[in-house]
Amino acid sequence: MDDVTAILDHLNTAQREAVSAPQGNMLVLAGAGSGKTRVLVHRIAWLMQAEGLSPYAVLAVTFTNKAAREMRTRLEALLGLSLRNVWVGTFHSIAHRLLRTHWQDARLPQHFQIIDSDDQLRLIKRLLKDHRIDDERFPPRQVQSFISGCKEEGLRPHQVDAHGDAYMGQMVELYEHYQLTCERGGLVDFGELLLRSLELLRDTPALLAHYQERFAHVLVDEFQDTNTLQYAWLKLLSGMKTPMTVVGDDDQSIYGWRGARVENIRRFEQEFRDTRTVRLEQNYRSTSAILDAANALISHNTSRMGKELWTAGSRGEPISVYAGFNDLDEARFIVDTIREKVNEGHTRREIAILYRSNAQSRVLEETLIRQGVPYRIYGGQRFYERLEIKNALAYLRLLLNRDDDASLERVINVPARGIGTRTVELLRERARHTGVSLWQALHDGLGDASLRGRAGTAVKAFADLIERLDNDTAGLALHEIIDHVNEVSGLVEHHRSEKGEKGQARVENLEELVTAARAFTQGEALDPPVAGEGAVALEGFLAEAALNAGDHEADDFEDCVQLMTLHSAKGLEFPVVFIAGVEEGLFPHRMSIEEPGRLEEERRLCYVGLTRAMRKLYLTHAELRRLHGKETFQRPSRFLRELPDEHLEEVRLRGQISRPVTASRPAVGLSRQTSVNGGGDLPSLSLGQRVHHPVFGEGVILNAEGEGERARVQVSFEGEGDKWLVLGFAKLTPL
DNA sequence: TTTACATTGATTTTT
DNA sequence: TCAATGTAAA
Repeated sequence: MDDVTAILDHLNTAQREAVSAPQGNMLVLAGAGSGKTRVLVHRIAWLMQAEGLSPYAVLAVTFTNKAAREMRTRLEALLGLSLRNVWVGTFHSIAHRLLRTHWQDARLPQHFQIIDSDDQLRLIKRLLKDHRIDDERFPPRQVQSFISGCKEEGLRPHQVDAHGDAYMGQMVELYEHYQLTCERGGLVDFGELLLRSLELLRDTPALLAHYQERFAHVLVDEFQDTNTLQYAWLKLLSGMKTPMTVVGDDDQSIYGWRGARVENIRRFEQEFRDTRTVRLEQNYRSTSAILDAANALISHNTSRMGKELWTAGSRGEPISVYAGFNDLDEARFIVDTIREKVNEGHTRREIAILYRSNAQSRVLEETLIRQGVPYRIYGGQRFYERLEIKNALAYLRLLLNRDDDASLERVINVPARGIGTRTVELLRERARHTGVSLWQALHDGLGDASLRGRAGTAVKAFADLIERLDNDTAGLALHEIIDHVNEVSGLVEHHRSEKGEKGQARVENLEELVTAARAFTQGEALDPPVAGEGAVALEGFLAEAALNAGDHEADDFEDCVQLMTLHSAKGLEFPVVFIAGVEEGLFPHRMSIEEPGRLEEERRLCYVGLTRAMRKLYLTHAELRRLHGKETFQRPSRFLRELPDEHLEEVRLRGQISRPVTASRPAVGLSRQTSVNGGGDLPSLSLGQRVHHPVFGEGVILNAEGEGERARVQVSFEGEGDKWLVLGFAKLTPL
């Protein structure tokens, strides 16, 4: 402890204040790129070294595994030691840990399983079928979000007031049934992890006292994303006595639609006495042009905590705004610009294309492919969410818990073994009548011979298979168990015989699962509540798979342009950023335009997008866009108008094209000429239209200029690239 | 049990 | 437009 002040080196004043503040409640309003994680990590180091807290006494909570991992890694690097005792984890992983440790007090079966939202949805669909409830009136997704919503508000079925409304009443009833099904199967969903652990602490005073005693300081990351339940959980755990450091940014709250409550920031200031508030406003990421634009945009929101980003760096290049004729033209501009950037020496991974909704990626991808630019989409399906992996996991779960109906149903006929819907229906019926699990019903059916014949044999074979797998794997190491299950269950063979490359990839994924298991036992796991052998390790592995479904990032050996939604870009930064589709109805999205609150969230999303850019930012929009198969006229987003003129620059097409540009204000010019009528007997063409040329073959019209005989169009031909053709000469046939 | 065809509906997504 | 469903037919 010779020199604790070293922890404060290279920090700015505000950061230093936050890091070294005396223990007490503190709210750190950390702007984008202001060194938030740095402060959090240094704060923990400070608490340990200057305040003398034991690593054991610190609890740090994040939202994502990635953030937790980063915090731990950086902390270890800073302190130069391994910190196995510090509790750094996501809300869910910490709740899970509590429940595993105190399963009896939590009134859970020892081997309870965690289900992800996919499992949850399946379970709900099943429930609706079983209860003959019209899934038109009660769409499974809606039921799911109702149930999750209740849990996030900390409400059990009996606490939900339907106000005598029949529809709500039905929802509540479904919630109740759902809960019962979970209890019977020993299943715990994400919301349940939190709610159950809150109840555990609340109802077991000795335990609560123990943890309140133990934790001397609680730190929370991304506080603006906490929901009601998480807030209550923190409040309970701290007992309003344990000092807390919470870090967040109200301007970056973009998950309100998922239950996050920005108000929690204000609430914290009010409810937790003597809260010191520190603002981190110096930005180390972007140019001042970008920051000015972001500040200007976000100032259109009301009831902010107040914060303005600044930088000691230079103004940098202006923000480029490009108005494309249509989505193809927009994509072409983006890809052309990327190619220029790469020629100038940028690597592709330094460049990101952000968009509001996933559907926008298609046109971009096609253009990237056509021009041979490698790209990667961030946020696709993750490892543990893949079908073949979920199937394998379902077998594994059955080994631990035969009463897991969801898993049983998932694999009872995968690979196909002659147990059709009819038989499963029968089993379900029986299970429901006698109030037992499917596994039990299956045995009862075999016992009293109501399951006979072909179906009976098949079911018997399945039951035997599960028992055999269980016996055969007793005493094996985790990865051996999984390998064995993959083979003997027939899953590997099942996928091997699948046609196409798909099957091959799936077999490889199953192999990858074995590798992941091996890594897990060797201690690479982020948060193993229990390490051990065989069944114990399996339990840990399954929990890990549910809580940490794998990374979005793929192998980055190839240098790729990054494509992602604005939501998934949060927390990341790139030297060059394109935001595509900056149009009314798309961004802000039409579903969010009416309500002021939701519109403000869209604006915050835009703010998040702008602040991802380090050096150069492009905003693009199209005047005509294919949406749901229809060509739609689009107007530039209001957000463009909210940016300061002095930092904007309209991009003009490489001098080739002169076309009317409306008014002095760039980027908000409305409809331009979007179709070319050749006049006379020339064909009538429009942008984006497919045409045929006798020499070049088929292509798409990207661009146009001029009139009459001299009119020219730019056509993108497959394999031939883009060409300008004079309508009077070229024999173009519309397709 | 698989395959073909119609119907539908369509933000954002960690855990 | 297109992907994900559900139904009908083989």
